[in-house]
Amino acid sequence: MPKTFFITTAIDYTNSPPHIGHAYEKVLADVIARYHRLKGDKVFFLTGADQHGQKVQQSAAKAGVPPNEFVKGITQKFVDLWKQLDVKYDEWAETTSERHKKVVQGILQRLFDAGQIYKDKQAGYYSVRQEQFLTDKERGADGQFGPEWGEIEFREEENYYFRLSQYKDWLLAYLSKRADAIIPDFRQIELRNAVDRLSGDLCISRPKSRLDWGIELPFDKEFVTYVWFDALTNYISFAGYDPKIDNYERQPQEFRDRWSKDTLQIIGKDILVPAHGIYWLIMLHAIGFPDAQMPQLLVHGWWNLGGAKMSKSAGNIIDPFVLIEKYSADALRYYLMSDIVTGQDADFSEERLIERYNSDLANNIGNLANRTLNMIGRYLPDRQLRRTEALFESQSPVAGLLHRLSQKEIARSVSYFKRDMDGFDISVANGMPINLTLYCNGVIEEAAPWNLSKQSGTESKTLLASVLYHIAETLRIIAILISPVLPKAAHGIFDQLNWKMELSGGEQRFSLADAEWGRLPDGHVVGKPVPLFPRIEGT
RNA sequence: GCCAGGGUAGCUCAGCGGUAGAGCAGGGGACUCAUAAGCCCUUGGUCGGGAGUUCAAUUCUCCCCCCUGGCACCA
Repeated sequence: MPKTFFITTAIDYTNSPPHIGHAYEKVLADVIARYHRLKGDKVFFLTGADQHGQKVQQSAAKAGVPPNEFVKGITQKFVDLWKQLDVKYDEWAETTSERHKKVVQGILQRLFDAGQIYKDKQAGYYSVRQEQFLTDKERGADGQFGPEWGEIEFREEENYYFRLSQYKDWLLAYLSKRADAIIPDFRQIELRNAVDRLSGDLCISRPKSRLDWGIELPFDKEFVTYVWFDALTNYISFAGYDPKIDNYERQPQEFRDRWSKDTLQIIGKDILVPAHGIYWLIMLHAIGFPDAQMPQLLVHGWWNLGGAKMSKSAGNIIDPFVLIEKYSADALRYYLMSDIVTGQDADFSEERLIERYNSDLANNIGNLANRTLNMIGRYLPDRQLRRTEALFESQSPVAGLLHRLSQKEIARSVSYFKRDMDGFDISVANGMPINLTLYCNGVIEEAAPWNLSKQSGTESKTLLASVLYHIAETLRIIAILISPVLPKAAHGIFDQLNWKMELSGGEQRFSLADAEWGRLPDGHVVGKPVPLFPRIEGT
């Protein structure tokens, strides 16, 4: 059953424009999605925008435009960013769409009919200014609610509740059954602890008098559903889920092809508990998903700034558009994928971005491509490669070094790359193509083609051709390995090498199956060098 | 307070029982095909602190300190 690889990200809240954290999550998902395409998997990558809710309603009112217009504007900024960042998704989720609304309402109606949703009365302190009920968490050091909440009043309000707590035992059982439900594993422990303490049901509605920018409850038009059943449902509503069918096995083929236990949902650490780890998994269970079809959650960390959290109020938001403009999409993608350990937090630093770009991309990959193509142009007639392995027979010290670029060693590098990518250790996997450039540079230094070219005799000519073939061939494999993170540069290398689709015989330009030594044919004519990564000078 | 994760070279991290490693940054050198890139050599650490187990601890155990996250609680 080679299913589609289904990958999702959190959908972004259209209350304010995107920052670097949004960019990181989507690039991470995009890189994993591209890696799967590289392996030949069919991929369904879903991302989108969360457009309902109180904060949107408030921000729209503040801006003096209707919510739907406000949402359109912000959503466009996200769409623009993904385009500029080469984030290539297969489906775009917008929670205001009709398609989504139908699924949400269908699910709610089904759960309501089954007695899983009930109406109850809530009483408590309510901030008129913030339009929300206050809990003890909001109390200040003196036990009182601070002035930031404005006028406080005691209120009673009726709402609908989902019987969350009755699923607690199921969730605990599921988590103990599946060790890799959450990645990294310490997050699973955290989640487990949180589930242990779970009590009470989940409020899923807001009276329209308080919030009307949302999806109406199908069984009570005085209410809209509040965040959970709206936002979380996107993961299935845009994947072909039929809300009328309560049995996973009878869901449309299209949906079942996509959704499985291997479905990878990428989220930030702030929304594991309780949103995804508790509410979402329980929701799926409640609407009929078997344990064998529970998705896997990949929880990433945050980019901090000088050790401090990035936040709008602190005024230390990093604007991804500015960085792309300044350094290019590939540069930003590379930095975001290489200077963080998946799951951990990292510190964002523009200096580090420049450092990594210059040393890894400009000085290693870019320069290697440049010098190789330049030497081929200078030293080989008509820019034509000659495939020969004669060097292995040679007594030359170059032979020893060249061994690292042999079929066997390349295969070993590719297998390390796969191992690390499969484990989501993107930054470690990035090290493989960089290592290959180091080997290439070592071989070039040892062989010194500029000296060989001055010598006459067939042996030095053969040696020269062999070295350049090996380097060109390794460069081609480097391009494949960097393609998930650096799609533009990978295309650039392929273009300059003149590597054509016909040569691979595959359907995609980049394929891991092509990352095998010796695919460049004898007599292959390469193109001319064009700098891939111009160095970033000064600051 | 409880549950996790972390504290190793200036920076980012690997190692996790046998007298400390990588990349980058810093210093020096030989070369020239190249984006003054690359290559070679090199400076630099009492592996957070203390105690214990062991022939031997960065690596295991215990205590403590600091950072990060989650949860809870008091005022």
